[in-house]
Amino acid sequence: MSTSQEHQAYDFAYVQEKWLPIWDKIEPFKSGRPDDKRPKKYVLDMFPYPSGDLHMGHAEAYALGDVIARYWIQKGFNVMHPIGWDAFGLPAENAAIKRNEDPRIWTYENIATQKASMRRYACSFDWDRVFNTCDPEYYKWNQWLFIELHKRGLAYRKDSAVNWCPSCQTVLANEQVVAGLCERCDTAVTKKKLNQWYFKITDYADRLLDDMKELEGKWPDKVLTMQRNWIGRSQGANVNFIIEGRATPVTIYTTRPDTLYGATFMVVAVDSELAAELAAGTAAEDKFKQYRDSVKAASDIDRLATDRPKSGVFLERYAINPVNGEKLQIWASDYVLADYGTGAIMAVPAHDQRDLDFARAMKLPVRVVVKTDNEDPNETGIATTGDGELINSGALDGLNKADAIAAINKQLEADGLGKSARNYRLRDWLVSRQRYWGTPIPIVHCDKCGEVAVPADQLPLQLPDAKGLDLKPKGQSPLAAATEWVNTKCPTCGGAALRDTDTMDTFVDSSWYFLRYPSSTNHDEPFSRADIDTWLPVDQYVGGVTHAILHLLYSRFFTKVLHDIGMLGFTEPFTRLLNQGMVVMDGSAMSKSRGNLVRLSDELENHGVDAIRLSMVFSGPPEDDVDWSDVSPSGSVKFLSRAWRLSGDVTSSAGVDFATGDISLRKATHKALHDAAFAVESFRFNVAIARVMELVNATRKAIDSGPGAADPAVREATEAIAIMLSLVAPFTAEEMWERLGHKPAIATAGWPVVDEKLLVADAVEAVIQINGKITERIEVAPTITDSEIEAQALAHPTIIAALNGAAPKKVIARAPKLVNIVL
RNA sequence: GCGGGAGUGGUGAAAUGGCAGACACGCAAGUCUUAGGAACUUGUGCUCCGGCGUGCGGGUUCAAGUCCCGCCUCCCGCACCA
Repeated sequence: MSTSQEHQAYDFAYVQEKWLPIWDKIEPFKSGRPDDKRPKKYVLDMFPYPSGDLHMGHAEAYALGDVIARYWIQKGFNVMHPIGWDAFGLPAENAAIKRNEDPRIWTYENIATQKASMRRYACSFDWDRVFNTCDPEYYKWNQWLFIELHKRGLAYRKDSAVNWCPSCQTVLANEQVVAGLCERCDTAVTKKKLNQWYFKITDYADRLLDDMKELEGKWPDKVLTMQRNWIGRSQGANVNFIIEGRATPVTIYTTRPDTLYGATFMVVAVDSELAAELAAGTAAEDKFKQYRDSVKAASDIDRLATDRPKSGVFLERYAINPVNGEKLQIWASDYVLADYGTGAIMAVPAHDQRDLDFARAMKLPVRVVVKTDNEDPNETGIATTGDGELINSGALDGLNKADAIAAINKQLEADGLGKSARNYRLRDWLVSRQRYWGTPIPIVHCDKCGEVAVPADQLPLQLPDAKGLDLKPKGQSPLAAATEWVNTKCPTCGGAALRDTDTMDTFVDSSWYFLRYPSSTNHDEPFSRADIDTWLPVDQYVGGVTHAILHLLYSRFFTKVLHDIGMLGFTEPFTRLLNQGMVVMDGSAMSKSRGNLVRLSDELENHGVDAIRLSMVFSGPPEDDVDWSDVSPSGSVKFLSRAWRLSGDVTSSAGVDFATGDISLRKATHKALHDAAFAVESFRFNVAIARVMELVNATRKAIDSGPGAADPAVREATEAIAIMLSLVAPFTAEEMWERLGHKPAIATAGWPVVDEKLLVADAVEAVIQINGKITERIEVAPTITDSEIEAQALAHPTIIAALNGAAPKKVIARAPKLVNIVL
């Protein structure tokens, strides 16, 4: 029978307001008292950028991170689940320019807004460990780390043609150029020759690549593959070519030294110094300069179009092929990159498509030196890049590709003409930025002493006051105008010197922030070794796949550097990684301009925090995108109130002995606890929730048409439901817990211990197949053996009739599930 | 072009090589109601009622959504890296 209490709608708004202040007092998510004996788990969500309030994407990411953190707490772990803000960067600076105020104001306001929203969203963060990367107390350690890298030659300056965003008026790292466009503002990126700071990430290329073995199966394959491709290790050989009229030979890089006899010309990168030098004083000089200028004028976008016709200029110079003495024309072209390999190549048009395209455009010879199954490239215009027997190649004739490479490398090395070499697609990390809102680079430039690091006791080197500074992008750092700040004394000689006016890429801030949380209040060092040894590495990292290369690669690099310095005892920062999908609307990313923006605050207002969290988690696998138009938050509300109503129906008292309860509901409860735990641990949160829903349905039935509300098994089931729900619907769970006669916080109540004996079903249904087709179903004991189930199947009247006297060729028994009779 | 991932009901999705579609959404019918955007019950892959069904075509297996080979489509990443 139903009472009015049962039918009362579940009031999520009331429940939310009721519990927040109580949780503030209890603080269930404080981690890491030193005497804590529980095993540790470090669960980390990627920290947000404070650009306005939280949005639907945050709601998904933090719901997922919360399920994991709350699960491990229930499982008895000492969980650290911290949060902070990635607070330096361009949006704050642009907002500051627009509003004509200090970027600090916008930044800290947004942080306060987001923090309040996170509290309301019931994120299980440890609020004692919060920091913002724009706090001087944090960026002090950016500077300290920069100096440590500088000491070791891992931070250095060089002149180079860098990526330049004409709109942001700043340089960009390679990783921040997406298809030739600035990742931030989508402006076509140009090249500019500048003297800039770099971190020597290329020194770590091999380790970044090889250590990924450790991460296999723990990080998404996609991310590992992306990083491998990004690093782009290639194995080949450097070969020296004598240049007529030049004292020193030119070294080229090739991955196909076996095709050396097929080289018919040489190409140097048009924007390389070598090209300019070779062209100087020749009849081709004017034509070369003209060509070079036209290439410079073209944007990266034009350059990136691979199907565009090849262009180039013959430099009127010749190289000598070291293996056969042939005289080869030297051309300059933009299809050879100045900053990869040696900026010069031997062209083997028969076996490289780009060289072939160039050869055909410039009417240069094509010579086949590898016999493949494919047709002559001279006729087809398609280079034959596969393996085959070497021809027209002197001593290499008759060898296959691998043997020929080995043989020629050996010979080149013996003759001093070359040697095997490796190259990487990865370039050093350009870290200087010509913008205000970032960490000042802690270097003083002294005419006498050169680059001098700011002494540690003078850190943090604080940003000058933004007041009076023009932050508008103008190609030079706004800090340069802060003359009082710029003019300083050399820490070494005491003479007049100038501060470096660039700031650091904000990816520096995020490359080590996860090391700071355990020591967030440490004023003496970026982090203490004791804290690190207690908490690190991160057990579970949760965040978007957008950071697959940039942030994750840089963090891995920093971790290895800090390991080498002796500050860390491990070399990979994130043991496991979960990439959540995006929240989209009607199939496309939400945006104001598209008009499909769903406001998180509206959704929370309409359906409540728990229902939104539940909808996010239940919609599908966490890696998949959530299309909000496919999601039913009202369905979630319905389910939550169904679960909540159970807690009002239970009539047995807290502490009752479950052992005397209805056995079949007890079995359902223990199976749900077992299966949900397994599902959570394998990131199948949607399946975990399905198991809870099944238990809610079973419990409802037990109350209405089973053993009744007073049965202890009903209480056991309802308590289990509340605890499982606490991972995703903390308010509802806490309310249920109270109605069941318990004290807050349910978050730390503990996952009920699963009784293995209750996981065994009384009877299971087995199928009997004939030739793989289901013919009959029988009830069997779960403990039945293969031979017993086979005997039962063969003795079954339906089967005897179906066989009609025929003798089975073979019988496969898989107790207790199936018997397949093969005729 | 290279690399990676994915194709299952009207929809979101389940399924250690062993009953395809769990759990939901939606929809339909019903119960109770002054009422229903509440609650509960039942039904819901297709079907010519024989069967047929996991993008298409092969293969391995007693058994394939799952493993192998070849295609098609879509999504993502990289893209003149020699």
